[in-house]
Amino acid sequence: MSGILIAEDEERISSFIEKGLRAAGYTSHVVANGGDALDFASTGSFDLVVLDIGLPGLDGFEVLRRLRAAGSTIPVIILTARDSGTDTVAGLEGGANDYMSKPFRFDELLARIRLRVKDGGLADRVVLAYGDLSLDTRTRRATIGSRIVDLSAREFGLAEEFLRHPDQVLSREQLLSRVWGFDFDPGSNVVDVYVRYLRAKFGADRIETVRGMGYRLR
Amino acid sequence: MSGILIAEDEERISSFIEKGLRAAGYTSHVVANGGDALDFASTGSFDLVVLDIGLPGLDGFEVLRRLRAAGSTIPVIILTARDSGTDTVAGLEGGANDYMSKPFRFDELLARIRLRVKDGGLADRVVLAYGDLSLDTRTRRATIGSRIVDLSAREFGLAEEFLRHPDQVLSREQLLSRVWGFDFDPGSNVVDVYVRYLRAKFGADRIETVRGMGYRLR
DNA sequence: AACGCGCATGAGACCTCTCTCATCAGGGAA
DNA sequence: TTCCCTGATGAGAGAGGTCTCATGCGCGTT
Repeated sequence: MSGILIAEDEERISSFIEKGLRAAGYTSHVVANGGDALDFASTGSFDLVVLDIGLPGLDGFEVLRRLRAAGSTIPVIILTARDSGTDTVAGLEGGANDYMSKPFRFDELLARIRLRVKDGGLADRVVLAYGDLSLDTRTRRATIGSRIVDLSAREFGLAEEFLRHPDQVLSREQLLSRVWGFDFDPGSNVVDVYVRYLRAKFGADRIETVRGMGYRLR
Repeated sequence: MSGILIAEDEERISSFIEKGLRAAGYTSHVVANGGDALDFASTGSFDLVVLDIGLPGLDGFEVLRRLRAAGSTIPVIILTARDSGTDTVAGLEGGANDYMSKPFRFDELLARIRLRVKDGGLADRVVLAYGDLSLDTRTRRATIGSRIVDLSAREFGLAEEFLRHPDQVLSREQLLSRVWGFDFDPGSNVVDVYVRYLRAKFGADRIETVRGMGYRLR
């Protein structure tokens, strides 16, 4: 029973989150003001709160403060406006577990929710593995069979992306945006170069070229 | 009710863990062979299993495999012998959430247990804060009031250590071993140098020198 | 007041990482 | 087979990070 409380007054955003959560298999409930947020969060029947800072009535900070003052330990993810560094900090000092800056990608929010909600401990592994290839996210190292290979940050990011989508063709654009970030020069051949680096470390046949499409882990 | 199952046949180690967990406020139960481990873990009355690989009877791998095959999603932290890279990998592919290589420091194990046991969402915050100084572990950045400061990996590590022990004098040796690792040249003055870097970024008065002792965050 | 030790500081060597660029090789279509 | 386009590769520039070393400064003790 994973119930998530969404406290957000902009209907556009709350319904966006609600639909996404439903699709991901979570049940959720939306409230649009601070008072309701506090009341519902206090019932103990939710596993996590997604809390907007700019709520009418009690604002998000105040809701959070009172919630914690009442002894609640429910995980709270704060939604904050971009560029308000101060807000973010204050919110997290105030007892929030995580935050998202608006505008945000839904799957990022989902990933953070999954981390916090106790729906089984399987969601978050420290090691990603596929076949005899594995990545240790703690040490930033890869293991191939029993051979240990050190990876640079970029190499690791790229390898991680492959391991999260094994057997799947990933285009240069996808890799570029996911590993390097959205606003990276699309005319660059960095992806090619880093695929080469990974091949040198993993063995050339691990990453397959799909001509005209991209690369695939096998 | 945070119950932790310790599956470890070396009595020396299991009692060491048990005592530590008790001191940290957890209740635990010890089993010394694979069959018992599987039985107890399957009851559903534990929140996490600390599972040694080298158990008599069913070994740890087999326990884990059967546990997962039966649909259990209980978080499992594997204890593995040092230098057995292969074991580690195999274990994590087998469905473990995290691992520790023996010999290990107890507080590291404790930290990982706290991460997995959601005994309230308060234990793991994405942001560490002290006064108007905060560290975002996701972005590797610090915030001072509303000023945002980028930190290098080492700088961040050092800052994190200070924030986890605010107002406390930390010796060079402590910092060296915790941030740089145990086997680092003790004759080095790296700590001094990095304290300087942090002072340059945070403001000189944030980190206080305690002559003859070490440094302290204030 | 003087001295010695511990700390602060500046400079720089070295290394790794990241990315670009130019050139080479090879696959596939005509 | 030939040609073109895509991908592979080598080399290297530039930046940033990490650490060492030598020297300067000042606290606290005598």
